[in-house]
Amino acid sequence: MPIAPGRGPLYVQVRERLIERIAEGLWQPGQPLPSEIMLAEEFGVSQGTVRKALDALAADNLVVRHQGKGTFVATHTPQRELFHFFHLVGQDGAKQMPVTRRLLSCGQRRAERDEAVRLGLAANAHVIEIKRLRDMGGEPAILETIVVPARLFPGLSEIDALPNELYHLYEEGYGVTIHKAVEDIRAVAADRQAARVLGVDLGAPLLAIDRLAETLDGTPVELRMSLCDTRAHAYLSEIV
Amino acid sequence: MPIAPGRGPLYVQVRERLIERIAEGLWQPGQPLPSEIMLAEEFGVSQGTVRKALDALAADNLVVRHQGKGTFVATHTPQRELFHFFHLVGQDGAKQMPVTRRLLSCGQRRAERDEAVRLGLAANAHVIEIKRLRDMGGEPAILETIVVPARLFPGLSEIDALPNELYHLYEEGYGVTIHKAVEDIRAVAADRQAARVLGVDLGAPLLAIDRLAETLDGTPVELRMSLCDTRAHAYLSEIV
DNA sequence: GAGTGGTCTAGACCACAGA
DNA sequence: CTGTGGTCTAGACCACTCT
Repeated sequence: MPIAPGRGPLYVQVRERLIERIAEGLWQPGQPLPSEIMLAEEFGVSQGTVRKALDALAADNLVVRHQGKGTFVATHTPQRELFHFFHLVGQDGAKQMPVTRRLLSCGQRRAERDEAVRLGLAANAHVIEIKRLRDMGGEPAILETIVVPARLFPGLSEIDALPNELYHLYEEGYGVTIHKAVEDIRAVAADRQAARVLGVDLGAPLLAIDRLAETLDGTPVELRMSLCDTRAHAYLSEIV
Repeated sequence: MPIAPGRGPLYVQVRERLIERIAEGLWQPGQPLPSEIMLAEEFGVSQGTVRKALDALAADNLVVRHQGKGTFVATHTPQRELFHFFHLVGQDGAKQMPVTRRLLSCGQRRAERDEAVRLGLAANAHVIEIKRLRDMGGEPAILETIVVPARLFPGLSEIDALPNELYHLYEEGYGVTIHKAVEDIRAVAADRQAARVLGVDLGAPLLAIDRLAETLDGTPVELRMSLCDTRAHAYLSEIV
């Protein structure tokens, strides 16, 4: 389908059409897009215009380009998840992979009111809640509570061995690709459960990271509250 | 000076040459760069190559481009400072300008050992320390301690009325442009001074934001520790 | 060798700002 | 009207991957 004139710059329109197709799953994560020449023919624009659209998608981490091979829809590798979506670092500033020490609970329940609102669900919709304790450098450091809509992840609560990095599982097992997230960070006092599992005093200061993650089309799909002991680690934010 | 061949892509070399000139102050903040055509002639490349270099600089917030007017070295307006370097938001997610309620102290002293290391100073170099209490929405919310090398900011400690946004003053008054910053975020317990001025209990959880800010050439020039009451506000981190 | 993305050029035309 | 950046094209050549 060639692109109609008069709706703003061509490369922006091409970019939007490509985003639509990726969002609707026409090209799956890890799969190649058609070549620049093919896309240029299809849209009735020059190769340079397609290139500009694809470069913009690459800058937004939507696709990955490989010289000599092609352009591929971005996937959630553990590396990408660690460097892009995980921000706790040790004293030396180096990132470490957080390791699940213990699965505290995992099951289905009704959504709380604010959960339903933030996830865009009906008031009494079912959600799956996963609670787990994660280590950093061999010591317990993060108490993590994850809430997702049950409808999007059938059977998730029955999986015995949840992987360390859930976003890869979301993508491979359920066709849900996390694209962006917003984190609200606060300091809170440790409650009884947090104090017990993290090995800190009741009322000790903890970092509370409240994340809402969305797919490419803006649908919110995951709530994640992380309570972190920041005596040995810190949340790193780079402002460029 | 035309660009020599064989050192990688031309537009990268052009970009680096332009960064050098901006860093050394050849073009001051707010001033226009030569036009694309002029730069292309000088470097002996095509206009398209210069354009690609300038677009990259614009993406890094180093220059601002205005159709019909020209390309200008980026400046620190209060807006930019608020949206780019300040991350506390209210319950509704809206940013508010923090207002200085009280200047607690301001003076010169010797650098602590870790301050000297992080700022790249000699062990006994002089630094200026500014301590102030800032409001968010009319309530005290941030206890801020700023440490800068005295050599770079002569007379800063004698200014009566420090502005709300220091980075604009650094740029205008001292020719120091902050370009990037790294923030380490932790949860800490309120000490006596913090508890008193912020109006919280002794030991209450506070967010501690430890910022090291650098100029374009990578010289560290400011240490800033912010202790924040996050009962009414949160640190916002967007992951795209 | 064929196909891919990466770089570079030259030129046309458009949109906008300012004298 | 001139000069600026913004868009779009067509084509050349390079670097890389795979067969």
